[in-house]
Amino acid sequence: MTSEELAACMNTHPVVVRRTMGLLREAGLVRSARGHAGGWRISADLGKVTLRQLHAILGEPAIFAIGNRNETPDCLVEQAVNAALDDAFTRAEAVLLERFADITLADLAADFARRMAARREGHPHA
Amino acid sequence: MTSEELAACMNTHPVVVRRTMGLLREAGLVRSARGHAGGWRISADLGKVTLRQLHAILGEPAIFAIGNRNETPDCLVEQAVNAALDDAFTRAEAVLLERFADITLADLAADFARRMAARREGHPHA
DNA sequence: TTTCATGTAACTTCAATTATTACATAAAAC
DNA sequence: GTTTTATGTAATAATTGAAGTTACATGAAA
Repeated sequence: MTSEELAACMNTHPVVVRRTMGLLREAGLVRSARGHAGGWRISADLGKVTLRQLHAILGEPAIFAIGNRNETPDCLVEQAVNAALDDAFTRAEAVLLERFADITLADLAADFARRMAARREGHPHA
Repeated sequence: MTSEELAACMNTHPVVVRRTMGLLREAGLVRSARGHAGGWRISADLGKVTLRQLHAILGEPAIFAIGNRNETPDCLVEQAVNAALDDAFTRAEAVLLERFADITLADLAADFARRMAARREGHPHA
């Protein structure tokens, strides 16, 4: 598929697609070709790519919207709050990333297939 | 303490302090007084206020920085992705909020006291 | 050599949070 | 009672980070 087609699918801009897909290409998950008949093609075994890997490949974006205002404050109150929150966030992050490590693109593809089949047999507007 | 003093402590603006403290007042955790000798005063048992409660009082702000682009997409691929992520996020959120429910302001105060003592006896620049 | 597609830098928009201004209200000090 | 000090709150401005867009270079096939 071309960046343009992908962008249309995702309601975004082709350049945004290229930016993100570029990271996937560096990681070897997809290949790209220029010119006629160019575009993007999967080059990985979907069963071996986990959401955990994708998160890493995409730069480990921050998981939590809440964060410390200051990582190394002099203020002892702030230090105590940070310590408590860091502990809580670390545990929650571990749970999330373990879960991510357990989900492969093949799993998502299988779920998609299930939904597609369900839509075909009588739930056209699911 | 006045909003002005609190704002100085937190490197923010007095009005921001009032906005947030106002929510705590509605919840009965603090009282405020106007005029001379006015300001904010704690009116709750620190041992009975948990971070979980504070999170609720402050409007349950979003915990995760990553979220679904669209909660109810027609696209079946997006539906499959959302389902997988929702499951992972729900688990992680549960862990975080359980942890929050286990931490009281008294715990934070105790940790602060520990740090204060440590600073006094030979770690002045901790 | 024209067309189509990616590669990438630079810039613009957008949305959400935070900060600020402005002014009303209330309580104590004088 | 009038001045000072403080909160209450609406309205606006500034800031920030992500997303979107433009512009142009590069490369491959028709």
